[in-house]
Amino acid sequence: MPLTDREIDLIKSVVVCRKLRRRQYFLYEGEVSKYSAFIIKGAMRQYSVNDKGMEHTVGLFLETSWAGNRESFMTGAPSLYFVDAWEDTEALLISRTDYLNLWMSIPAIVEMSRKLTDEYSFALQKRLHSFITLSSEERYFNLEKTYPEFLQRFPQHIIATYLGISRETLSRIRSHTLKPMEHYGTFPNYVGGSHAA
Amino acid sequence: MPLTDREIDLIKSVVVCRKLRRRQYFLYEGEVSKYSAFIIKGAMRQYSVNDKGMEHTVGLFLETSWAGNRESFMTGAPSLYFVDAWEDTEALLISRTDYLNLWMSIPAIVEMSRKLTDEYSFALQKRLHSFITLSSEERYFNLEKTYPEFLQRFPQHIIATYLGISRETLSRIRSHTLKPMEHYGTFPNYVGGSHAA
DNA sequence: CGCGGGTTTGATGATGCTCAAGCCCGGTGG
DNA sequence: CCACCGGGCTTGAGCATCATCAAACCCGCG
Repeated sequence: MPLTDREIDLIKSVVVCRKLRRRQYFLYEGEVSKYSAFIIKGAMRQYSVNDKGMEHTVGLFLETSWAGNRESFMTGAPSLYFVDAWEDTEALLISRTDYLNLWMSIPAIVEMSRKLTDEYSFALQKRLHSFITLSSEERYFNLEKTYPEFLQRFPQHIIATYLGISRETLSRIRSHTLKPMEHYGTFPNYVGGSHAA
Repeated sequence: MPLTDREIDLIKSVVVCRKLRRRQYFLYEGEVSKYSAFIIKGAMRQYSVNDKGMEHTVGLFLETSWAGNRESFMTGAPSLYFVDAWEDTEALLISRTDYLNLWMSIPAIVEMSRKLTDEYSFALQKRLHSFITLSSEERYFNLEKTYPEFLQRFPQHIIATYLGISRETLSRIRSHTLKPMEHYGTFPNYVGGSHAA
């Protein structure tokens, strides 16, 4: 994107690179998000923990995307979610005030930021729609199509909570749809997964 | 919000008031959203229809909120959703190009628009979270607390698809939680709702 | 009176959760 | 080299929740 040298310098002067170790927290529930993180390398997750200790994954983030809690970062409200590094990661951090300053001085930042927010909300919309209209199995296939990288980089039990299902159910969904190839021919009576025409 | 007279005139010059009759479509699936609608009076809904003809409500809108499909409006992509009036409604319409012009000429619009987008995405986030973490019943109570007006203005079968459950299930959820008052005194052993504590 | 939209109720089956084992595999320490 | 451990994945049995189908009900209206 088009930035002048001086703008780039300005950005460099307020951004700081930070390394996070696997499992290291970036933001705690109840804490106010002081920084937003642009991931250079690694994988992060955003999740809530309920009274029974169950984790529910709200967001998964890989390199070249922003992790953190936008709502807390923008409004200053305490975060409802934890954010931590799933893999060892490197990220560029920027504070809210520095962010607002960039906003003032670099027009392209305003535009970029608007686009990001829009795309973020469109993605949310799609994910919400998948919850309203799709079955667990369909949601899984949908994820497989939309973000195949997630399935590579995060373990199944995290993917399960991202899909809003139990790990056992996810395991069964995967095995059902693999079986047809695996024991091809072993069961004479087996006719495949599609009973209901 | 602070606007000069000339800014107000400018806005008035591009906005048009339109009446929609109950059940009248504002936007069809597959169509590009040319206008965004600010509801003055009435109620609108945004929903998808699947291959089996089932409707799934993505959004409900009352007076002083914006209805339409933001994604289609902003990106020019064909809408995945229908938008129609549930009650007779009056709305202020603005076209995308006029909207962008206002954007250019009125700084306060940029700011307002940013806030709206942010709040919209925070609301989406919350609703998504409710789908990941809450049971149907909890989602219903949550809606009752968050948008009680919806329960007044929209019929149950629409609320049901908004919550992602069947109308029958919603009906049962409601009756279960009303019973305690209804047959108050009919069962000698019944001692009221507050056993615990 | 009959009709239509909306809601309720019951019966039944599918789906998915929970609990409890067991498995697989890489890592660590005896 | 093997025994053991922990994290993650799988499998099975039993149960709760929910969708579906079908019927009835309710009520405002022509």
